[in-house]
Amino acid sequence: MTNAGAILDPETRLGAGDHEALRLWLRLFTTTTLIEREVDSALKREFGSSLPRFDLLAQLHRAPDGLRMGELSARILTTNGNVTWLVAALERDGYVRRRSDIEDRRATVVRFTSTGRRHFETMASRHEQIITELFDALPVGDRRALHESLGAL
Amino acid sequence: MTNAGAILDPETRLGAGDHEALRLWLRLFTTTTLIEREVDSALKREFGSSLPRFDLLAQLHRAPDGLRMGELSARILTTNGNVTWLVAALERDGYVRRRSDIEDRRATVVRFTSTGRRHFETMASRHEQIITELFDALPVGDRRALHESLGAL
DNA sequence: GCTATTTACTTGAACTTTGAAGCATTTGGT
DNA sequence: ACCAAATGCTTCAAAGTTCAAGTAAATAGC
Repeated sequence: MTNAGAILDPETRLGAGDHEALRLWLRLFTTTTLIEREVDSALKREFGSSLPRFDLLAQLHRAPDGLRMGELSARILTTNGNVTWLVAALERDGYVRRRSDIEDRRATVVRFTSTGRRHFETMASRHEQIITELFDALPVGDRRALHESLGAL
Repeated sequence: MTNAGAILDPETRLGAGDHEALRLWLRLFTTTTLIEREVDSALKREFGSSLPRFDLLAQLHRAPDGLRMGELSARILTTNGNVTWLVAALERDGYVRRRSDIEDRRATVVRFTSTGRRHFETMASRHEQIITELFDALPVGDRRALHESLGAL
């Protein structure tokens, strides 16, 4: 287990001599990692799933006609090999189905099964609840500003 | 990535502000992942190292007297087992040294070797250069605001 | 129509991370 | 002083990820 549960001043990771951009990056990284961990462990605990799996399903959810493997790997920012692996696992669990593309037989299209869609929707609403709670700490104005700034990056 | 379809789930009872949090999280996650990937691959390419290794060394660099394994794992946000593994690899490479704590013989203190320190300092300046370049895209005011907002989270 | 190249995915090995279990040492309660 | 509980680290198996190489199908150039 992580030691993050111990009380640790978040700034402990920082040194006095670090420059502004570096400090910003470190904070960005730390914050994201902590949230990621929180979400991932909740998904594991409550659904026996994980953030990467959720991420993949979320992409499928937005694409009613299914997605090709390559499209999936581009969207979830991971390698082809990893997508093959993830999809194989999700298929084994009965949440998605693979079928080769009719127009291009090299390609494989992935779709939800109805079980998968239902499963995802349950997770999604829980997921949204977690995220909303976490971000509630932040004033609305800040959220908007944060969104803009990150967009610029 | 672009929410071109502006998908609204009719089942949810969450307000408009809630979807906003989700989009913000998605952007936070994506941005961080992209930067992380960039930095990690540069460290691999140029130094045969990795971001986790760099992170660990950075913590040591700020602690002239060395750090205990547990302290390290808390600071780099990873598990004890992983720190054991990372330190073992770094020790094999001659960058750090392990020695059991005199005051508490359960504990292990990790320090730089002089080679390790030199190696880290080389990487660090390159690392800073990369980060600075990436964040240069952002106006100074935004950087400050971003820093504040992330702190609030 | 053939061949070379490119594209889409899969495979397998190597590597990294996690989580749980285990060992040794220290601490706290009595 | 004693023993139970807590602490610090390590180990191991399993999960997850990447990278490079391989296969199959489509495309481009002749």
